[in-house]
Amino acid sequence: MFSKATEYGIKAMMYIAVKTRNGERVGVKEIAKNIDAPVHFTAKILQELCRKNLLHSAKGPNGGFYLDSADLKTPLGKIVKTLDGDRFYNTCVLGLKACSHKNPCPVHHEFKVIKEKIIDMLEKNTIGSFNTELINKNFFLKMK
Amino acid sequence: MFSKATEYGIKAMMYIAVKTRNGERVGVKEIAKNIDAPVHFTAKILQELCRKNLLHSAKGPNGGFYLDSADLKTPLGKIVKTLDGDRFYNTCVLGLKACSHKNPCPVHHEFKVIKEKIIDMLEKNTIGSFNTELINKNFFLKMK
DNA sequence: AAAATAAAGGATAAAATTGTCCTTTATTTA
DNA sequence: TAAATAAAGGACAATTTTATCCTTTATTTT
Repeated sequence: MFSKATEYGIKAMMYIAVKTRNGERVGVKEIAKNIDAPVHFTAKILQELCRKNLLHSAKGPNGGFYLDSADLKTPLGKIVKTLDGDRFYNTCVLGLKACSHKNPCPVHHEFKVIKEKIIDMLEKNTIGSFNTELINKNFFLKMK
Repeated sequence: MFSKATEYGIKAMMYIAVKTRNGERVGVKEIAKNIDAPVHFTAKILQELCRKNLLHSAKGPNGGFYLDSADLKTPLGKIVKTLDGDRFYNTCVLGLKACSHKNPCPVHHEFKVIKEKIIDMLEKNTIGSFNTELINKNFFLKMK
């Protein structure tokens, strides 16, 4: 459904959210380890998220990645859009370039409803909204 | 959402369904042209669908691909499973190998509902069920 | 100022997906 | 039986995605 980059990006953001909720910072190695993702690939993704301002970072000793209170309100969908572009939002399930309400592919109408639900979910849930459950270990970002 | 192979596979099956509803056969070149897909790639996909018995073919002059009445009842989901494997059906949105009801990733519960709707749609709609609309040109498999 | 730390950035590699080409096999028609 | 037709199948190429490595830059601590 989403690319690996987006999967890692969402998990990383969730992990950072929990770990830096009181001004701390956290490094890539720890993040990657805890979301079960390759370190360097994760680094590149976080870099991208920083450039796009969904995430912040500080260099040097005691540096690392962190989320400010605005960042915590980032809906999942924004991460998806940032890392996967609009391919999820604006492309036809059957890949038709010009598929639309007036010019529908055979599954257009059926999928419209579903897509709206997914988008709704992606916009409603923010990175910060999973913190409590993650802290209580009701939710997991990594499983062995 | 689905691979190109699956997109082409579904479109090809729909096209064949319409074109061979009275015992005719249709060749790859015509199919590929009408679903706007690369010819050889389409050929490979159709070969695969034949091997898995979702589709039938005949060699030689007047040969080509066709669907028998059983084939017409193939739900879209079966094509997805055949070409994309279970990656859509049995994998976690965040890529967690062991994600489950008891061990949920942060978006597991939210996505469960949505996934069920998608699967429902994929199982309910069959290849043959789009014929009338395609014939009436209310639905399109190709758009310039 | 020097050393250490950690992200930024660029180059490269590996793997997977998508796409092309060519030969073989089966079938039909003349 | 020969020629023509069309799928089957395998080899190969291009592209995209995923992953690794190394150097540079910024910051902190000593």
